Amino acid sequence: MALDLIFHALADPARRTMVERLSRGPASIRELAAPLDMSLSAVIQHLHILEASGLVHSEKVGRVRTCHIEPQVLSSAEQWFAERKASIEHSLDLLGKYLEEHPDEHPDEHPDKHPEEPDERNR
Amino acid sequence: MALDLIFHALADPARRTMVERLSRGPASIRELAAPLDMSLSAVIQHLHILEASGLVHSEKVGRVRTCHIEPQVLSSAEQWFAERKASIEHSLDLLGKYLEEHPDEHPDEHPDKHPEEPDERNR
DNA sequence: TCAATAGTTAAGCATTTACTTCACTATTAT
DNA sequence: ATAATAGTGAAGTAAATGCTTAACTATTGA
Repeated sequence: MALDLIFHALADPARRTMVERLSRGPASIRELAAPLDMSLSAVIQHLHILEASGLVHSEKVGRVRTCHIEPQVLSSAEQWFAERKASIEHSLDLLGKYLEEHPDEHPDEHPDKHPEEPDERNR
Repeated sequence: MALDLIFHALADPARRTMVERLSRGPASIRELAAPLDMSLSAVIQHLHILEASGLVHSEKVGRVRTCHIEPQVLSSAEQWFAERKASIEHSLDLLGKYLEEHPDEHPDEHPDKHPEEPDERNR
């Protein structure tokens, strides 16, 4: 699926740096490589992954390859989040309505919202 | 970085299926596993990755662990796209202004927008 | 009490990643 | 013509992934 490739492409910090750079305008491979602490070869491999996802497109003129982002593909990934959020809100709506219609069936609701929250984040 | 873990978590179709399910409401591990063609063990491993990213949280009551999404984390990932799009629009604005101020310096502009576009997508 | 249910961990394994270096091509500048 | 520049591809490697099966614990129902 397309989202597999897109999210995988964006999961790498070097590739996100490249996309962030390209969001500010087209760039050559060397320009993309400049802030990255790795070989040019590695950058080209990252570029291949970005191109395979459709997020980036490039064309070579003379000896320089100019890369640019594909905003539509970026939007298509963004849309997945919008759909999730819509889903979440829908289910919360349903829950709200249910609670309205059954006012007496949950007397022990929220006995204590945050009972000192025993630091679960440092697992 | 947090985005590394979040995008990596979302790059897998099984994990996205799990998140999609959780967007419709909390679920046990078995419920998450139901549509997936893999062992329960594998699903738990995917859950670990989702939890490590912060996208999903879970708690065990009796012998069932109930999982739910963390909408804020979903939003934090979504925001990265919003920032990219803002960046892109900003640079297009600058380009537009530049072209307005220098009307004669690009006479060969768009000689042919799509010269039959020799199928570059089936590389 | 005993069995079914729900979950969990460890170990193993094939595949994929994320690099590296090296050798090499094409283009442009001197 | 030569050298510098820009980019490429192949091969190798260490680590991370995405599973599997098997052994096990804890909870609940009959």
